[in-house]
Amino acid sequence: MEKPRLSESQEDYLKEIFKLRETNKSVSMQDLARKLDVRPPSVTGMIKKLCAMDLVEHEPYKGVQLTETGEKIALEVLRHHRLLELYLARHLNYSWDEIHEEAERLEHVISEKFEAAIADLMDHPTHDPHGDPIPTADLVIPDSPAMKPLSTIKGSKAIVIGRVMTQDKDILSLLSRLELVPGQQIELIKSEAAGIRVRVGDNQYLVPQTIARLIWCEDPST
Amino acid sequence: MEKPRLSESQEDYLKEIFKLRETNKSVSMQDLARKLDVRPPSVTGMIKKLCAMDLVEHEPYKGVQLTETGEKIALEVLRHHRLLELYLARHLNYSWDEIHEEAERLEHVISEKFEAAIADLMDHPTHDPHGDPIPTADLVIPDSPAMKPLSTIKGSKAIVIGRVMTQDKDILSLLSRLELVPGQQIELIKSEAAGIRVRVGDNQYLVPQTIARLIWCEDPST
DNA sequence: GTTTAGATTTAGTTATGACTAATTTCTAAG
DNA sequence: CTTAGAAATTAGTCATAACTAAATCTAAAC
Repeated sequence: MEKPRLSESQEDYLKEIFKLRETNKSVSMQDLARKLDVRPPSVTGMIKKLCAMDLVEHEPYKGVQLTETGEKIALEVLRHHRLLELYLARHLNYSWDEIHEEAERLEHVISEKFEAAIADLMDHPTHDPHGDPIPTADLVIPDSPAMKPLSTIKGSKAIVIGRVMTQDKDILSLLSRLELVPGQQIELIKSEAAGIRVRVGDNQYLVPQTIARLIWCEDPST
Repeated sequence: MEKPRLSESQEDYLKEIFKLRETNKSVSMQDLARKLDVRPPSVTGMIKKLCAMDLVEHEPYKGVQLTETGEKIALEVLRHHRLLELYLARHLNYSWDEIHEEAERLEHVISEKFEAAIADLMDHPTHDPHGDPIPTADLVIPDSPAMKPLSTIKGSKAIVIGRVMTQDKDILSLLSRLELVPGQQIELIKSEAAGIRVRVGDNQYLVPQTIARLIWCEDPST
């Protein structure tokens, strides 16, 4: 089973299937169409091709899933993406909300040499600036601490933000100004109907429910 | 006249026309086909499109040349390429013969932000590792010292290599092992039929004519 | 069990940017 | 002048990856 050369589109399909699989039990054509911003018939067509290449399996009307080879490729793209995000932030002074877009384009064109060079330079990091795990060079996803959404945490006082589940520039820009970023320790003050009141350093904010769902914190119950 | 969005192919055509223009008085369809590694009819087709976009002008059977807008774009791509080459060499430990290929792919996808970031980081360099001038941020080609090919230099003793006119990996790898790189001071010992005998540090080599033509040195007669 | 709304697929189109084969046009040599 | 050979163009094809419109399937509601 040798490694076929894929188009950027094809890599994006594989990556997206992988990411959706982490959340959903099954990945529908529609899910993919939405995420990839194309129409359903385009998805049908591309999935057919990826099937023929043995990169995905497709039970019609039930869902799509990656083969072993397909997953390997998805993980490689994901590794590129997340290493790049961290690299852009650390070494080229990109702000939190700018890294995703740039990495999205670069991930498809950097060589293995480039990947290895930035990984070395950064001492083989395990997580990117959003707290997402970076697959290792041999394509294993490193463990992350147990986490749950800020919106579901009760009563605990001091907790640490582990991951922020969005790539929306406006939200990221806002959160970074409020210092609600991975690694940050925060204190949970009170759950209200509108959201959750937290303390960050000397400041207090009311984090709306919608946003609290995106902020995953290390689970204090473990 | 606003900036249209171009495909990577189109950018490559413009870049290649620009580079050929530096050498040739006129750029033929064939020249382009050779450099871009496509067939002549493909060139005809693409040039027609670029004409329609007002990026090139084409006198049939006489040659192609860039419009002002076309040249701007070519210079931007060239700036990306050369900044990237230097960046890869300086910051990611790429060797001289590896930088071109990687830059060739990256040049089309990096943003203005990326360009500015690496330019800043490197203190706005004027020349890349091959000695090629890097267009400035406002797209002007910086001056280089007067140079001529090593193959044409007579009698002078101590001279400095300014530019190496090839992207051939094997030649670059060889030259870098011999320390025949831009900035290097060398001493010209004797012209022989087969080539030119030079001293580099403690070593002496016979540089074959073919290769001596690629090594441009600062002109000692100026 | 039908029905029907939503998901999916099929059929057919478009744009890009290559290609080959065949033809036309230019130029320079005789 | 004429004409051979090189350069360029035209005409028509292919692959990729999107699209719309229309048909079809599935599963849940009744």
